[in-house]
Amino acid sequence: MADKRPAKKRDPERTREAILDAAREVLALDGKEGLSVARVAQRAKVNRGTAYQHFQTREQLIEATAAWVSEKLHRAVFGDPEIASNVPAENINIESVNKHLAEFAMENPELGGVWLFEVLSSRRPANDMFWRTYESKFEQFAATKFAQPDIDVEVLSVLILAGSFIWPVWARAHARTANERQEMSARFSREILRLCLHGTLRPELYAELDARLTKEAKAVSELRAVVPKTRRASSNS
Amino acid sequence: MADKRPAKKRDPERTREAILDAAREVLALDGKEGLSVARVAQRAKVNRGTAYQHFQTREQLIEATAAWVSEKLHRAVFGDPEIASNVPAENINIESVNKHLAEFAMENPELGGVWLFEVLSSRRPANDMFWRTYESKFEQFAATKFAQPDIDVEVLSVLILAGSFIWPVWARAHARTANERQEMSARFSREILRLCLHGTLRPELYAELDARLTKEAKAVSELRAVVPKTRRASSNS
DNA sequence: CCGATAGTCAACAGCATTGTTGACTATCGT
DNA sequence: ACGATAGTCAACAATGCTGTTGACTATCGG
Repeated sequence: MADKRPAKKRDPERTREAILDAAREVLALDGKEGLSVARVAQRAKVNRGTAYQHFQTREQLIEATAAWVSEKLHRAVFGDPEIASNVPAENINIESVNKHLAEFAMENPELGGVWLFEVLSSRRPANDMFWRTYESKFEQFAATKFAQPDIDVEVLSVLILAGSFIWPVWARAHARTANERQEMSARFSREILRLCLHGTLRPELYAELDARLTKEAKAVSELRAVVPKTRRASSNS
Repeated sequence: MADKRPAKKRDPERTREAILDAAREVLALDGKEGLSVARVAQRAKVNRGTAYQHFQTREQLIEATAAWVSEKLHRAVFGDPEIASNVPAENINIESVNKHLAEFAMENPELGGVWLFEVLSSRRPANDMFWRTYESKFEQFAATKFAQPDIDVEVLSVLILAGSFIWPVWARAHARTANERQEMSARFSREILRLCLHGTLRPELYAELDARLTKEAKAVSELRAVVPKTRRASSNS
């Protein structure tokens, strides 16, 4: 009775990594729906019980993965988190940000989707590394002379992120080869840029609508100046 | 031995409806992940086997629900399908379309999300009633003098639909009361409209970028004029 | 070198789901 | 009024997942 137990070496950190690696593989393969602790553990060559030791629940495992994605995404779009925070918003290359975002999304469709939903449904999105940078840079930029007035940064952030991560769903259904997908990604970036520069309507033909909108925006911003930030989305309660 | 079997009346159509109703309830409650044939059958007060008779698989049940949603959505945004097809694209009230879309999404967040993914991952989105109208009206509109040139309608359709149906995810995480949610929905519509009119950047400060973009757009459109429609997204293969 | 700590594992019990089958019977066409 | 059709159901067998528990043992601090 020599080697009943394989006398496995211990390295909790490595084990944790193995589990997270496996979780990412499963997610990338079958999405959120396909992820079960059992399957992940099996793929990580770890006992299910062990997995439960590291992540008390399926949800926590997903959250941890989302955090990992957030960091990767940050690197892909803004570069090193340490450095990025010092770059003034005016210097950000909008074209490059959009492009890298779109490419990341196209290359990691499932993981990206999981991350997106995790952040959006989180009660504290500001805990998420990428969201924090993205939204705050956007906010700063919107205050510069380069930006149009009256932008609702929160809406626009959600819009562009949602679009970026959901476009690949469409793309994968309609593009077979890697090349076609790359072209799809480029198309998306291009259109976002075009949209940012010109919108879709000729404002001179919508004078009345334009005026009304501007008036409304003024009213809203005054309202927000009075009611500090309490009831706004950040929700520091 | 009188009433062993409740001697249930038969009405296949009604049964089918009951199952679909239940499926919608379950989806609205717990989303796609929470839907199992067993649960739906139970809620519809129908034997599981019966449910399998009407819908061979969980997926088909979801597809059927998505089709139902598509029709409701069509009514909410464009009105009666018969009539809508005759309205010329120039007469469409963009503000109203966006508003109804956003409201529908906010009121049916889960169902909307399910529909969205169903269409986007479908190989034949043109089979979907709402998508067909939305995209074609958009396409027609983009050809009028009211629209900016060089719009990529496909990208923009996906972008706006994705935004509309995902914004509620954010909204529900940050707004408690129905009123707050309504305000969130209004904010979204407003910002979409603003974006359509003015974009986010002051184009006069991005002359070089603008020029490059326009040049690219021209190249792309010439390319598409040569390669008919074959390799494009519709994919009539 | 010993004892506490904590990482790892096998096994248990409970539950939900899946797809299928054969039996029953309401319904409809003739 | 009868027989075929098809809608409905109960029950089966197989599978997979969930949490939890108790036992084993590698590792580390003293």
